[in-house]
Amino acid sequence: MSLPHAILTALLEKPSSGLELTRRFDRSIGYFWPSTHQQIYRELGKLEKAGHIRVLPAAQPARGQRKEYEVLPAGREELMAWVSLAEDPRPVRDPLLLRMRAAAVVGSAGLAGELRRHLALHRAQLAEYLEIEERDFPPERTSDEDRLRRLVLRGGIDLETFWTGWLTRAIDDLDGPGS
Amino acid sequence: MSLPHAILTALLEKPSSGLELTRRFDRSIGYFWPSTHQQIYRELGKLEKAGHIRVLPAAQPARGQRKEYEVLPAGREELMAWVSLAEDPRPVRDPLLLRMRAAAVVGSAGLAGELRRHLALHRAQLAEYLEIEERDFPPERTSDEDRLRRLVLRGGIDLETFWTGWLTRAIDDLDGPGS
DNA sequence: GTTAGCATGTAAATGGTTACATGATTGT
DNA sequence: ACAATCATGTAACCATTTACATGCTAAC
Repeated sequence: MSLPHAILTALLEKPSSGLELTRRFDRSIGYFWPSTHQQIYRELGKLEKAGHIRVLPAAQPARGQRKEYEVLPAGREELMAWVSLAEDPRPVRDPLLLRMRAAAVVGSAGLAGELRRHLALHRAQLAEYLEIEERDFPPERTSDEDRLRRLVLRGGIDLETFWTGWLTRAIDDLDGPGS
Repeated sequence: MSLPHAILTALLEKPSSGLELTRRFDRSIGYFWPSTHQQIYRELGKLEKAGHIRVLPAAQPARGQRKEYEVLPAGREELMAWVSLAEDPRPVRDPLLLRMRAAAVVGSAGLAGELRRHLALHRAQLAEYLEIEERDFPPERTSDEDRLRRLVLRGGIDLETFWTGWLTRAIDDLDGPGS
């Protein structure tokens, strides 16, 4: 049940239309809660029916036409309640680890190449995050909001650092003793 | 499409019934690909129809009665093909990071407590993994299979290490300047 | 023979993904 | 007028989760 709250957060930051939200997701909240326009439109409909958001009066509601939404007080309260909720971490579900485990049984042909490919992808993601950090969070701007947003970004950075480190060691370990 | 392959892997390690698989998932493959008995029964049915596994002749197929499965050659080939496949990493989808981002907008009341709770959970998971490492992977047993399985476990350890580290710093950062 | 637990299964709801459909706007 | 693009939406599918149903087996 996280997508509606992701949308409320994005709308509080700035009232938007469905497609605008989709695009902003692609380069901020979507880094840790990806979503597509289909899902977003569906959720916007539900949120509106629930009285958590509304269409800005300025925009006319016709088919191919822009509809801008804003958050209502009820929506903000819903979001505040959700933030302080107790919710356990999602269990890990990772196909690469699974494939490695399968390779232990049927042989690891082709696996090293795949690990290298993943390493490159994670390095690229790490570089992207570091660039964002440098651009959006220069030292010494520490409002409460910025501190939280920077922590989230730090989470992404540390996570990609974990992957690159682990993959590097895994590749060494597979190549080394085998060749 | 990973669950069938997870099941093939588990069945290759040891032919089992549905419920046995469920239990073994709970303490090995399930650490990085959790599943419930409902899903497992359904997949066993599909895998059997696809000719990837079969019921061991010894077991009679009656309703409340144990049915033991084993992998057929076609199943093993399917698994080998899957191991060397190119498949991008799953995008991250983490509600805690999302809630932190939401807290930047509606205020972080109650968040610090939740972070501490998560820290405790991740520490417990880390301790569990380290125990498994010590028990199942003593130094100097390095068959190819063990090397791969140990790498997978290392992945879990490193991941939990990342979480505990990040959460610790996040809690400091929130508590420190605020009080 | 009744209860407790083991084992297999069905059904419905939720959330996410992929493919497609359609209206409005802008540039040529 | 036509094409390209922006914007909103529908439909079908698939995987996961939750709740429930049913048959077998062993202990009392």
